[in-house]
Amino acid sequence: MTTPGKTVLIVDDESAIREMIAVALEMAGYHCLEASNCQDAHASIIDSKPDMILLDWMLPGTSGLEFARRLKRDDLTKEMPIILLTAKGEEDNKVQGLDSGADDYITKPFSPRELVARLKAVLRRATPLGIEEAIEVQGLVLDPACHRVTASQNPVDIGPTEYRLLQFFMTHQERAYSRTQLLDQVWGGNVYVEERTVDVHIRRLRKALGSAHEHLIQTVRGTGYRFSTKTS
Amino acid sequence: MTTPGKTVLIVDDESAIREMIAVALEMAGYHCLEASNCQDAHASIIDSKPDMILLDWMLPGTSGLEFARRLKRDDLTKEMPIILLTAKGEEDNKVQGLDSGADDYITKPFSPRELVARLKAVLRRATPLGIEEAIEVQGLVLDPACHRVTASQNPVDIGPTEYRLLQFFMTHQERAYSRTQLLDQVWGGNVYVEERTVDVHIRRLRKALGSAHEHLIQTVRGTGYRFSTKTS
DNA sequence: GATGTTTGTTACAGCTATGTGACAAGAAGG
DNA sequence: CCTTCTTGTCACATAGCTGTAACAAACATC
Repeated sequence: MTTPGKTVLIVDDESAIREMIAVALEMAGYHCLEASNCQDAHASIIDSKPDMILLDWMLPGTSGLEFARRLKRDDLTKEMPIILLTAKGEEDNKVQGLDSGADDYITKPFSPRELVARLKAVLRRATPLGIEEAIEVQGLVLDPACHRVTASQNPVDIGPTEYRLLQFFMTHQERAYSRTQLLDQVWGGNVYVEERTVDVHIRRLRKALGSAHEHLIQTVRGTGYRFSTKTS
Repeated sequence: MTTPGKTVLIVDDESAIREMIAVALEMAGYHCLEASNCQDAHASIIDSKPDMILLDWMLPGTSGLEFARRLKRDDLTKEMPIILLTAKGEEDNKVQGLDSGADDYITKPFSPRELVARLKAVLRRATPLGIEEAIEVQGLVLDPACHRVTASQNPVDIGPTEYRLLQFFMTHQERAYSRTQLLDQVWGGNVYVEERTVDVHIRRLRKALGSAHEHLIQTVRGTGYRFSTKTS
């Protein structure tokens, strides 16, 4: 596994929870910082510039929600991905949480697998590859900055999932991926979706790319799919 | 789907639950064993060496949690993946459950889809992938990562069986193998196929490799075939 | 060279993996 | 509330792979 040692700041008042999360993340190859309140958390953020923040909803003093809002308002910390931890899966929380600018939220209790999966997904979204660098392959251009795809100058109209799928393929060319791997990488690992769903999205993507470019996405029979300029 | 018939041991005191899970898993292509208590479970583990264990949290006698801990302490069963089933999603349970070394846990009630998905995820993680290094012989390259074969730069188009056959040969060069041995190694031992089928696939592989490389696969009359750079 | 045995080659029927269109449920946005 | 877009799933169509048989060619033995 190529897990770059990303740093994650865990903010929770219960040390037992912090510990549990830290252990899970460290097993997955992340480096962890801990804070029990917003003051410490803020100091830690300024000081160590973590790659992302895990923030408990309920905190003594300033609530996690309020803290998240504040971080998203500050230019210095605006870009920092935040995952909110909520105690119960109440709809209100969800709405407010996303409103506050958090990138994702997880309902306690959660499994370490789920945590790591969503954390990966958020980190991936936050750092596509080069931050604003367009990728071009044989007249097919994917521009993350504009969130737009063009095939031989013509705009390609695709949904979010197809976009992420194409982005993954263009940043991972030449190699074959199984449906399961694609579900992990593009959908985010913690979703339970039929494998054949991948086929459908591949189909939609190919169709959108048109006959001039659809051959870039190749079927590897019995295995999965591959993005490649080399024709077989 | 080519689900390799993995064996799953289901440990739960309620036979109705066991049954339900077994049905779900068997529909997904898994083979199931059942046990209603830890004693039976342990016997079954020693006896049948299942690929993974689904363990109920609450069990009469030894609790599932305690049992999981014991299994993770024993070298013999240490590597066996365990998924804990918990009746209620209480935080305490989760913390303890993960402490016990379980690889994941699922909170009842759960959907069969979720069960199968998480089971797959755990099994995938437990099964390390094979070698991912490209092999090259006289301009013939087999790249497992890309799942692709090239002969003098040109992509070679072959089916899954020919691919596996070539992979076997390139990792076992210079030695002659009988048709039976090849069936065991490439087809997978427990299939009944005519020996002459090997000949047909050899033929297909040679044809796909083209005249420049087909001589690498040599016929050993009265014995079988051999992959060798030395001309006989 | 005749004969029996082993291997090469081809065609084909059945099957499995993948392609494809349609649909219902949900999310987004008026 | 309605409209529009997206998404996951299904059912069916299709294409490609697989195993087998049948025959041809090569080889061995005498």
